[in-house]
Amino acid sequence: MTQVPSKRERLTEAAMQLFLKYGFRRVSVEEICDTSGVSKMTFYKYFSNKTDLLKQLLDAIAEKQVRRYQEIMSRECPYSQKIVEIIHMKQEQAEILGKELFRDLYKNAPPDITQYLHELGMRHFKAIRNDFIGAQKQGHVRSDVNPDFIMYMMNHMIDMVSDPKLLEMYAGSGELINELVRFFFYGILTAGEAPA
Amino acid sequence: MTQVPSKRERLTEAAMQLFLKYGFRRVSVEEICDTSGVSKMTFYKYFSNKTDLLKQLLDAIAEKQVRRYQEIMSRECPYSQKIVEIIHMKQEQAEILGKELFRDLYKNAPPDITQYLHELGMRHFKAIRNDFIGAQKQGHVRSDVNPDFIMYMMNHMIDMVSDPKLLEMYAGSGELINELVRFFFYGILTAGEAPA
DNA sequence: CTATTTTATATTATTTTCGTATATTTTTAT
DNA sequence: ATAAAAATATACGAAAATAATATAAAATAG
Repeated sequence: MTQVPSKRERLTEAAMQLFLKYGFRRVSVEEICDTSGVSKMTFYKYFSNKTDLLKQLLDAIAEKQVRRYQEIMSRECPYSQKIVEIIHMKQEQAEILGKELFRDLYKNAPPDITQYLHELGMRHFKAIRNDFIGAQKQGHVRSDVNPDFIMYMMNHMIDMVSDPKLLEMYAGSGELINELVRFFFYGILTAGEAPA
Repeated sequence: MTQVPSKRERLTEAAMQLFLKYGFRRVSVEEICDTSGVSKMTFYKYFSNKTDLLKQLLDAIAEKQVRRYQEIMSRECPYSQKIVEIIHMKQEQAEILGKELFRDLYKNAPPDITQYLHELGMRHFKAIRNDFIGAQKQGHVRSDVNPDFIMYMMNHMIDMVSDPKLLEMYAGSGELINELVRFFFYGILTAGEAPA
């Protein structure tokens, strides 16, 4: 029984560590193998290429995020408070995932990764959309906001994150994301003095 | 009169910044040009290649170090105290120059850079040798220590810094350097209870 | 305006990286 | 212990990235 980390884990760990430090394109497959002490052949047994490995990494991260999101949404507390929690979660994630890596992925990763990030984000945001509709029905959100307008805004937000002109207005993509999310939620929330 | 930084300065600044972040081999000439906003042709006007630029950077750093060394040695205080100052200086430099970059240069830089580091170190250490002989004459250091033995030890110390077997015993090359320097100076110093 | 410098772009040579094939060693199970 | 399976080391050709230079256009200074 192997109590030590598997080859696969060793590879993903080394990759994550290297990606966080240097970004995606600066790290070669051979380097990942060397630092994890696993042969290149074994690498290609588990991953079809470097991009595939990254996708799996992103999957794992996204899954964690979704789980945490659902945990927060299932709490017994006011909707507005949940929203604040979500925003804080996003903030943390932006910090941990590393201002740099995120930016690097949008700039330097192969095009299919960009699309993949897109899809991951979409899935996540669609879950949020459902919760949004629910909250709308319960009167926590303005009833005259069209859910599809929300979707549209969210798609645009994803695009905005990779817009250089917007990005250069902030210290990092994390700050930009926070700004957008904050605008999005607080801008539509029915506060005490909000419109009917 | 150009009050703005010259193209040359822009290049060296960008290079230093990138080298510190990613190491030598991970940074391309084109990248240095892009981040400094200078064309590649201009780069090759000032530097014959990436290695040459690194050499000039190292020169500048080494010069600063020598100046600081001389400043400390010219103070009016006990020799042993000076030595402690020097050690602290080395420590700082190891921190600033970045554990990483130094290691990276020994591992990943082209062979002539390794030799160049060697030579830079030699020049520095020869200056120390003179000061050492002076201190010996003044009775601050054991008089029965052969200065050439010192030189031999110093050369070996330079080699040791790049010895993987030694390196893996420490968290970084900075720690190893400190250990060696500390051993070197304190091991031969005439303390209160030292041998005749 | 002229001369010099800087840039943009293209191009070739070199180096690095990728992904696979093969033979050999190591591990695992029986 | 031995056979089967898995992992490794090595080598290799193809593809991609980078290096370094050449040339013409653009910008800048005197």
